[in-house]
Amino acid sequence: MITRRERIRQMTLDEIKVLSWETVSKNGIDKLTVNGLAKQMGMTPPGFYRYYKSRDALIKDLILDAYASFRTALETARDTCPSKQPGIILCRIFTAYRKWAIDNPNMFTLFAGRPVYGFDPSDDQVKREAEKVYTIFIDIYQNAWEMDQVVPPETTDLEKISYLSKGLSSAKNEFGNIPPESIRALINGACLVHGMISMEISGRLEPFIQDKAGFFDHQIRELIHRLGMETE
Amino acid sequence: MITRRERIRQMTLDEIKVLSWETVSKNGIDKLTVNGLAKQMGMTPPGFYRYYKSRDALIKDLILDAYASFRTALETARDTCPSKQPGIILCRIFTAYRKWAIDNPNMFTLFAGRPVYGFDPSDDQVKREAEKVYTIFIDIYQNAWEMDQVVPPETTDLEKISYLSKGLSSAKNEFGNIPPESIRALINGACLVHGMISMEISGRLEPFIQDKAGFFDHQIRELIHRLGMETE
DNA sequence: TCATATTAGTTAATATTATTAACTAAAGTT
DNA sequence: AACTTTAGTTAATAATATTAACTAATATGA
Repeated sequence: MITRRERIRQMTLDEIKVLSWETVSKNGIDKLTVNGLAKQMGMTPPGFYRYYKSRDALIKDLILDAYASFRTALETARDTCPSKQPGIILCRIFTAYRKWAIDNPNMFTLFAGRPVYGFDPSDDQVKREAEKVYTIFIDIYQNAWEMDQVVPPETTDLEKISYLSKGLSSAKNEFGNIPPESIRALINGACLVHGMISMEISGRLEPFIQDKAGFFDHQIRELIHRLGMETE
Repeated sequence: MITRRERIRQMTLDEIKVLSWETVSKNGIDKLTVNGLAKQMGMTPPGFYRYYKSRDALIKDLILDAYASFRTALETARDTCPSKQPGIILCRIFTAYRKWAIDNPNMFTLFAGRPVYGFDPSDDQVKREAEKVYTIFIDIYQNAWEMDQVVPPETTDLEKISYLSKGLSSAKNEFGNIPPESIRALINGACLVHGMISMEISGRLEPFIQDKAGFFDHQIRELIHRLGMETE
């Protein structure tokens, strides 16, 4: 049974989250202070510690929230896709990926960039969130592969891709039975997408690319073709 | 003429740089404090302000140094390359790129990741440093192109790459007369390389890639082939 | 309903940050 | 020898996170 106190407590916790998210979104993580937050809430700074052990604990929570929000955006793009073609679904997901990052650059860099001091990216909860995101992409490819909707990649000399973690390089690995060359291409694609978005957010595409959305769209289509899928 | 005072002052400035670099390399930018630095130098905190207007001014200087050190590493790789083949040179440069970043992850994220608070990436000095780095890659490709050492890229429908900044999309642009499709491929490659290194540094390749150097090497060779060059 | 326990907040205090102002003493200049 | 510049000092301010000790309201069990 949920008591009145618990309800109010939850509202306060929510308020902290909402205000923190606003501050970080608008002004970046460095502007998120316990003092400022408490003032916004009409309370004295030590009151905050009834709700979080420390500022770092709040930041960790925020990062997990951001991760979840990001993942939900990808899942929604996937689940609302009118087509069932894997290439088209992937294209939509990548577009949602970029949109979320561009709409929430400060939140994106929070979990995808240089780790915030006091935040441990090897934390189990964080790892689990990251895994859920990978899974989205891998599942699509894996399904497509098993339903023969992918043009198999050129099988490179297996010697060359011995850099994959053990378990991934075997014929029947934890990602089903897609070949190592596919895994390689998927990871390569993940790096490309991450790189494009990081470069855009940090302003390094500015001098060269006029229409970033158009650029991104072209690159992911090329990528998806390279992965052996159609985009229309 | 250089006076004794100027000499000593320069030594102090150097000491600040060396100690700061050490601290940032070892513990990250957040651990670089004026107080800590002054203590290491056996001086009281306000003494620092005889040498830098503020902590942020020091950080900006550090970032410019890091940029320059990074660029020098790339230039050295280029200039000491025994071969004159552009693909082989590029391969060496990319390898030096990764090596510098992996050896100096904290410095790398300082100028290549989420901007440090109080640091303005649109600053002219910073832009100039960034440009010098771009130039290294563009020059190699441009030279190779003009000496017919590149397999010309498939000329994609020009409509598709109208996202390039004006001036870059014209046939004879500021990068010589390399076609827009080449510029597209170069930027795409820059994003891929940046993405791979960011992912490695932030530990996100860990679950999948056992031998990161091997992975990187394979990917940049594929990239260079896609750019129309040979790697051996 | 009353006594007790829990909880959400307070005020007061500490230690650390960056930074400014005012001063001192040494070094360099005329 | 007198004056100026410079490198440092001490003292002070404002902001940070956080802890300890206290208070007052809320919830619970007898």
